[in-house]
Amino acid sequence: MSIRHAILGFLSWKPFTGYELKGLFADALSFHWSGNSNQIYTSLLELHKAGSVSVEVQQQEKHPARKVYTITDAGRAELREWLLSEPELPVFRSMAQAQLAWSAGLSDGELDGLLASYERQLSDQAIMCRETIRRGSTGPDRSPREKLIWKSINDNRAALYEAELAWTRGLRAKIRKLS
Amino acid sequence: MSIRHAILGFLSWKPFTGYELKGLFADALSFHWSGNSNQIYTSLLELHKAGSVSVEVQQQEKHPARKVYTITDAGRAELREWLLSEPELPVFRSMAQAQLAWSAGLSDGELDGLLASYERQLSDQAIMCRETIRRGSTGPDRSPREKLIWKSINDNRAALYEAELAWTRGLRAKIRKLS
DNA sequence: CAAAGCATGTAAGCAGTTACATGATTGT
DNA sequence: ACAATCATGTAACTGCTTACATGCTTTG
Repeated sequence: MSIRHAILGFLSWKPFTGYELKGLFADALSFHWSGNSNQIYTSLLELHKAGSVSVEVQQQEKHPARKVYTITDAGRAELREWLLSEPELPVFRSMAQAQLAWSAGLSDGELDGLLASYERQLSDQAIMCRETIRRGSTGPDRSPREKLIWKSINDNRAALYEAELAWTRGLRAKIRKLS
Repeated sequence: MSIRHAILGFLSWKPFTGYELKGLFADALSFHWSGNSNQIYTSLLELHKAGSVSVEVQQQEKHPARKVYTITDAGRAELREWLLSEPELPVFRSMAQAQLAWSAGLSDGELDGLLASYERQLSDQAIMCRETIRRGSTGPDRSPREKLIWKSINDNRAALYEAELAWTRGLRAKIRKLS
């Protein structure tokens, strides 16, 4: 329900190969499916079988053949239908919070270590996000509206990590005050 | 990797039946696996087979037999190991944002409708969260530390929905200004 | 000479959701 | 009469991850 639509989304810009899509997914930090190329290839095969994309094989001398995928009218219709469908609530899932929830059996030191570890990871991630945004060029940028939307999505992502980081720091301080 | 640990977490408080666990999951808004009883039952069977929980069947006259599950020492060890394991980064997944990302093909009206729909859902959810928190008693409350942690987790959840809501409203306004 | 990049896939498995299946009791 | 509560499970499917499998070229 999701990586397939995202692939159709990228292909709505222009034709791509599976390898190129892999790079797009990795760069577009708005999407978490980084680096998992396998599903892209299998999804492309499925999309092709379903008639949502067409494929052109380009033989190359020095490299394996490239398979360039192009979205079809059926694929465009599918994409449009998804775009207009009722959006779902976002999912915020944090294993660290689940760990915290049942941390009653941990000592103060162990708990603080857990929080410290979570804090560090969030901090790293937030910095990485901001850095990627600063370097610019995440997104298509074909119209002012599209540019605004992609910038907002990236900012939102960074802001979420920062909010989680601030929350973690606050909680850590409060717990330290308790003991 | 997760619902099993959460079940062990609840069972570390006291023994429960599958049905009671189902209620705990639904109430504890910190967890998103609401209402999905099936996996609880299958997970309990697995945990039992693995020796992490023991089970006592209580026959009843007017109702089906209750299977009361109790955590074993092995289960406690498993729980503790998970609690001390390196926390993962939180996952923020928003299908609505993916829809937005490729909304270039939508008209201004269609896009605004999408945002309005997302905004309403977030608003409902945020209100529900706050209301549940206000009614109190989400969490175990056996020590000041535990109480603080559960309150913080619930607040954090509500705050995330509110942040997403504010983001959506802001984006909607900016887009309106563009056109 | 090793690492990174180019380029494609298959197979197995896990977590989680949805649908299917049953059936009595209690409250409105 | 109808819905909700109590109480348990099985089977199929989807989405995603991990491991496996290949092999050539360019850059440091």
